[in-house]
Amino acid sequence: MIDLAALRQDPDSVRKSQEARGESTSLVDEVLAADVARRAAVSAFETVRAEQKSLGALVSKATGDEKAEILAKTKVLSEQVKVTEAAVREADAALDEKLLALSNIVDPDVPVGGEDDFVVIKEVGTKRDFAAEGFDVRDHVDLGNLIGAIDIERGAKVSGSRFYYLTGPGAMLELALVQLAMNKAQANGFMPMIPPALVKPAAMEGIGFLGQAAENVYRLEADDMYLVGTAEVPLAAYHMDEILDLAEMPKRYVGYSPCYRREAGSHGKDTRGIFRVHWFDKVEMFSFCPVEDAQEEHKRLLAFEEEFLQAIEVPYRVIDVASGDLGSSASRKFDCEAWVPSQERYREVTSTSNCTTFQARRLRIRGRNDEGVGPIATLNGTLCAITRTIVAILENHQQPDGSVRIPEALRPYLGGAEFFHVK
RNA sequence: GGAGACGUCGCAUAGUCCGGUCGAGUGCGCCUCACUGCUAAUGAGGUAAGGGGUCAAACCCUUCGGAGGUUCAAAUCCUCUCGUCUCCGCCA
Repeated sequence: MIDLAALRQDPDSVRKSQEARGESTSLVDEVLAADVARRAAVSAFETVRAEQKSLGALVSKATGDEKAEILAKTKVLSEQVKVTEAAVREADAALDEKLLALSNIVDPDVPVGGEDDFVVIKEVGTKRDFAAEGFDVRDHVDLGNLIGAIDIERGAKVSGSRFYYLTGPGAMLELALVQLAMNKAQANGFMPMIPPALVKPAAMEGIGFLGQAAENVYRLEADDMYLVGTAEVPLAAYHMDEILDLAEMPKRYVGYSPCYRREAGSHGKDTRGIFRVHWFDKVEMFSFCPVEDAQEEHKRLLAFEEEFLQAIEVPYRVIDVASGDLGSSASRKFDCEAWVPSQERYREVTSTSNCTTFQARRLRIRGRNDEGVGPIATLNGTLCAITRTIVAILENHQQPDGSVRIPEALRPYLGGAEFFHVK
């Protein structure tokens, strides 16, 4: 939710932002109109309510005719209070509906445009030349089979398409990745968390995932609960309805959780392997920080993501995501894309968003210092999305015989092994 | 799943039976001031959030877990709901 007072002051910058996203600019005017209507309703209600209260105080003291007279007056007022109160509720709801539909203000530095209009910030690492090494590239599905790390057929048998089993070395590789990620994050000042992956509507709404993204969220009808698509949800909602001490900022959390995604609207996309699945596990970073530090914190999250990709020795590039491709909560987003040799292109493996005060407002999370209570910023970033990371590791570290070299950083968690051997 | 107790302004509590200066008392914490060589102690005052309003104030409204209801009037009565605790049952 964006700041209504700010929108009132400077509606043009909100219009510009909506335009950059390719979203409605007239919505801004609808919000303004709804705001005016709400304030009119509020003052109408408050006037009668104040009168009712002051009369009400007299009732208990008055007696006889006087009392009867006051009661008669107050009875009329009571009706007016009910009517005007209902009007306020309606006006509130109308304003909320409009306001919640507005996306976060796009950072002025974000490249304007659609999905393909991102700007490449940098490329890091060296892609292997498999032709020069003298063998044909295998993709992660073949490699996973050869070393016995991934069983997609049985995943489909048991759970359907876009499901898989990690088996043997694959299962151990996940645990190694998780430990490496959690250890690194902890060293970088994050509090490790294992959060619930099933949340109530209030949490899911607060994050902003029930808007445009709703079709990709699994909902448990019988219990009115949602399966989270990322630990961002329970980590952000952790402090829902709280006022945090700004002196303790930034608060950094790193959560390991399963992620569930319906992948509606992506039929036929990435159907092979485990690149795009309905469930995967992920280690996610989340920061609560003072508004003025948010951009710096965003760079830090990106740096932590890069540090991890470098540790697993995978070539990658960083892109500045264009305005039209931002989530509604994000003001700016950087993606890290790992090189996928079998596809000969970079594919998204991590993503970090600066949500400024947008999410915190929706979740009613604020900060307090000597000056009083005010808004705070939230940011999130992937440290390790297991399945895509496994794709990147298997493909980039594959050997001519189908075995896979284990990056050194992971070896301590895999009993010191240097290779996943063909079974 | 069964039985019971309880959710009040940072924390702990009073108020709820018998509705009306209760937006709410007290203690602790915190802030300011006074006293004091310093600390401690003591005394005085202050100390929720959101909204409307104003140049700024004054002032007004909302919120006593949440949602409804009764009433001229609800922290207080009624219904539902969420959560916490105790006991029993079941269970990883």
